[in-house]
Amino acid sequence: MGNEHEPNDVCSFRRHEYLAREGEMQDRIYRLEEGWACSYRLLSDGRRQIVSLFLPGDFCEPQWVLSQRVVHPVIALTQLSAQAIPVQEIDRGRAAEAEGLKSIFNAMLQALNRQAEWIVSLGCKTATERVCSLICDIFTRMRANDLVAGNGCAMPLTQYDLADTVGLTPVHLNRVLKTLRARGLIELKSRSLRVPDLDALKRIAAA
Amino acid sequence: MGNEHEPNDVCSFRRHEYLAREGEMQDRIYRLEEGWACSYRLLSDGRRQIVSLFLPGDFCEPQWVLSQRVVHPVIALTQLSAQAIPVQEIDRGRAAEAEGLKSIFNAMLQALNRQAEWIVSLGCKTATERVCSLICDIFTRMRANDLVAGNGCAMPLTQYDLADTVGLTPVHLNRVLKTLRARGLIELKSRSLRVPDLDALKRIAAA
DNA sequence: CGGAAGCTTGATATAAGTCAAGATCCGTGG
DNA sequence: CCACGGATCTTGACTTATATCAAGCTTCCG
Repeated sequence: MGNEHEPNDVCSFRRHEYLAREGEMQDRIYRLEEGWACSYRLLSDGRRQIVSLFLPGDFCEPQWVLSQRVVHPVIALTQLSAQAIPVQEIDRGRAAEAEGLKSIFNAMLQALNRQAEWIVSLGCKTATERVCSLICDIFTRMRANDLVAGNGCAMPLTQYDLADTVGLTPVHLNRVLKTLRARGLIELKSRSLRVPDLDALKRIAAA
Repeated sequence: MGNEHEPNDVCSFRRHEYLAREGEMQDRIYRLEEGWACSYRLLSDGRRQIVSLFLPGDFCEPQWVLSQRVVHPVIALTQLSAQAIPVQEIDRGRAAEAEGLKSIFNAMLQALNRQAEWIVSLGCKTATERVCSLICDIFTRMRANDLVAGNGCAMPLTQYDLADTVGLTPVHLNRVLKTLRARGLIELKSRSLRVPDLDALKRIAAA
């Protein structure tokens, strides 16, 4: 379990540990410091779809400020440390906190727009386009969070995780990665990603 | 164009008319009275994905209260009439309006959750499951908005619209509908939908 | 050092897409 | 009121992208 519940506590979670379970009431949101997390949905026959990814620096899940009910479970995809921020602390109208509320609404909007784009990918893009879209999204977000050095960044997701995000089987995802590597578009090994030419990748991701 | 811009005006739009264009600033949100609308994304080669549907009674788009920038274009799918609500009117802290703000945040949360579920459908469900999921979603929302009589409601979307929502080709969508009709699970003709057994449909939609 | 988790590859199956044509519905102008 | 034409729906034959099944390989942690 994550640590004790104290204001603005730093919690840590082991890989695959729950940050939040479906149906729970969550009276605090997390700000990830190190490590990645995701929310997902499991169908009764075991199919899994990852609904959103949380990278270091991201809020998880901003909408808990509006409703504390957890709709999709959240787990750590890696060893993880996160700051826990009680929602009442945010809700107050104090100036400093108003700033905080603004950034959380902003995170909500971004999540909404990212989800919409993701619907577009899943709804009408090919396997290769989807994979490129996802990599572009991750790379861009990592850069925005100041986590890109040179043209590389961490990428701790397994191919199973990636497959469950882009809606492909692990086998097919692997083949797509293989061709992208062969084309020199990405380097991806030992939990790290390098993108020599982001624009080229964006072009393949389909406008 | 929709009507003049006056507070809480009722606007009307013809089918395929824009309610909002990509990149615009939108200083008012709509509350649909009659008719349906959608937001969508067009890829450069013409592929279209519908990102969300707006039914009578729905707010379109609640997030404009937080950011007025239109990310996805919105068009009328039918002849449409809607109440326009200026966003400043909502933002004020007055008691009556605070109630309004709450219902708009609520609409935002629902949109977020619906989108997440839609990612699940597109990411890991079969064609039949997706179609059933969509029909259940529409029927349930129509019922919540008090627009179901008996077990039927309006359903003015063309099969092209439906196909662009569920991420299938119109041809394949048509075949799926055919088998659902044959199984007695839906009746769908001349812009109207009848669902004799919603639970059966939900079961097929996959938990 | 052993074993599980993760990755890679080949052979084959299948769901959904594409192409093409015809049928039906419906609004509009004569 | 009817006739025409475009939008919408339906169906058939065929193709293709992705899934499935299966096996071997590699990495890395305990």
